[in-house]
Amino acid sequence: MTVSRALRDGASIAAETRDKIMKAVEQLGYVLDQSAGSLSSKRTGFVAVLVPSINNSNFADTARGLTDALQGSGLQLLLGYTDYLIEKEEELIESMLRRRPEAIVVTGGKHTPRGRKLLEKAGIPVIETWDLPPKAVRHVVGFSNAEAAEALVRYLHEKGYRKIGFIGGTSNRDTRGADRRLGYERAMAALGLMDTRIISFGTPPISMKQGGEALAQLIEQWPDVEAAICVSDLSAFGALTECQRRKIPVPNRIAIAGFGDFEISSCSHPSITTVGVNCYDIGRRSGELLLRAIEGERARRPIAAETIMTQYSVIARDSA
Amino acid sequence: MTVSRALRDGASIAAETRDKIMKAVEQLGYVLDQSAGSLSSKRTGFVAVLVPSINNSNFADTARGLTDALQGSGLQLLLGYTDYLIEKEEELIESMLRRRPEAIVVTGGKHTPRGRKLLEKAGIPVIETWDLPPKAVRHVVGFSNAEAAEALVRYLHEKGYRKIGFIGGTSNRDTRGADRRLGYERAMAALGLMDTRIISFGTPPISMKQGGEALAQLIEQWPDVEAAICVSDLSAFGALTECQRRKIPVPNRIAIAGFGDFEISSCSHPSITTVGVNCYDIGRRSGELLLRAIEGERARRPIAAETIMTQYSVIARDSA
DNA sequence: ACCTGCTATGTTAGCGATAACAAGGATCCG
DNA sequence: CGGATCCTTGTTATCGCTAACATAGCAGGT
Repeated sequence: MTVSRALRDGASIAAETRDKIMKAVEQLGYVLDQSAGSLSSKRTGFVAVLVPSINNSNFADTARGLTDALQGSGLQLLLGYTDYLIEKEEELIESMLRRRPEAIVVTGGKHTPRGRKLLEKAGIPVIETWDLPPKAVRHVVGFSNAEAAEALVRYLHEKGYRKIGFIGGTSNRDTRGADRRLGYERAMAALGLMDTRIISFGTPPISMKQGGEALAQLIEQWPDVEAAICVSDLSAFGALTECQRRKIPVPNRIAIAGFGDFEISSCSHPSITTVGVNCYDIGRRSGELLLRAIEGERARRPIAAETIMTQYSVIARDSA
Repeated sequence: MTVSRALRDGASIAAETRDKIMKAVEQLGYVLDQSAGSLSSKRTGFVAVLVPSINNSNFADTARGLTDALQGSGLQLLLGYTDYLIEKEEELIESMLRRRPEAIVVTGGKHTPRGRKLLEKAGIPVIETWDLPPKAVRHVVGFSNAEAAEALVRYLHEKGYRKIGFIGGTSNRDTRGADRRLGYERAMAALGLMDTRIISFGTPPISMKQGGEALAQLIEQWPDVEAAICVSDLSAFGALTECQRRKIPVPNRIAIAGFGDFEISSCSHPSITTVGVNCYDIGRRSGELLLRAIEGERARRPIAAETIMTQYSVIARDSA
């Protein structure tokens, strides 16, 4: 028991005793067993985080924001990636819950019925991010992808573009991508532009290369297209370079816009007009919310459900 | 006990009993507590993985390879990121070991003395990746970054370039980056090219933007430079676009080469010559090795230390 | 009928920590 | 100097599960 106290801070223990213990600990290479501690104290120090892909800088930024927010709290991320599949998400939710996380952060608001039930019954704070679900499980930190895409369409419209196309993946697996397409369609309709030009190509998330191929399809199918909105900056970059290879001037002959404000968009030549979403901020604020929520659980005074809207903005650059 | 058996497979239990239990489990929303199970069975199902950055597609690929290799084994990644600092690595090693992982995978072969000691005394399989440490803790899955950079210099030399510069970060924090610079220097010396041109700019890992700024410095300091090797593809892309902004023809006036074969290098226009390293493969093979090693531990027949060299190759593209 | 061998379930103990309480000793103050 | 108070250390029970062993019941062969 004294050892247990010595290895934690905040416990009253004689300096001399602590030194002796520390020396022994160092000598033996003893390392505390946290799974035993968790069992006893009912605090695992885990926060489960599910993202679609570990390999996407947007979600990596969110994870970083979360990590930073949790710095010093003794909480550790338990990351899982769903591969954009809600079935895989369901599996992951269950396997995460077995580890008794103190909170769980998921990406998006669409889940399998069982996945949703697991979240609701988990008895821990739940945060849905990157979306504004119509019916949230509890807390939300995100923005409307549809509205953001609408803003981008309006921006292009103001710049004089009318024949605006949209490039995205083939399925609704990526719900945020699907929302963006929806926003595109809504905005086009609202502006009286009824002739939408949509290319669906590749399994989401679509790559740079696929963005290029999709652009080729777009100009083949609608040679008169004036601007292309791409579901993400990666595909936008692919589309841009495809234009360069074909010697199609951007933005003069065709304008290109992306989504996400990846570093590549500000660095490419020409730079790419995009929608900046505060990925890091989503993580950061989720982390802060989550700390308050966990605190509330511990004090047996659960906090009320919160919806935090993060900012997005159209970032005008050279490509559109 | 019967419930415990029902929820695991492989145990002999009557189908009828199992069904009854499953029904109750579903109704109650019961989820097994794995931390208690781990304490009892001494198997946590964790594999600790430390990477420099969660935000680098190379390491993300390695993590994906690991995840894929561990699929179905009941093992789960516990990811930590060190921010390229061995001091942070030391902290992470300790906090990971508290979770009693069944194996630990670290990036690189350089650790703090205490970090190294913790790894050695951990009593679990240890794999160092992405490097070939002079004195490995135990298992290694990687390649020589210095040799790979040498190969790239030789490639440029064969193409006729002589005044070859190197762009990297300001410190040795990124040991792989430092090794690449070392390889550059060695190869230059071996080819009788004594006039090295090295620009150190920005805290590793350097970004696209910093790559561009470094290139500007390079041509300012050595206007006669014919080729630039960049410590990573990201900085190479930044260097490329900086050239495009300055209307410097690539590769005619200056050639550019990167390292890592990120998607951007094959997609940019012109495409970027780089060194392909099998990031995914490093993860995949680490995972396979680790499964064998864990198996060995369980059977009390530890496997011998292994060093798996992964392949790298210079990928000739348009920029050099 | 008896023993063997199998399957299905039950019992007991213990994993390694912490919560909660107990107790010994020093300190302080009137 | 005695009792209150604080600081430090010790004791006991428990967290929720699984390993290991025990037992009950049944089938099958001789």
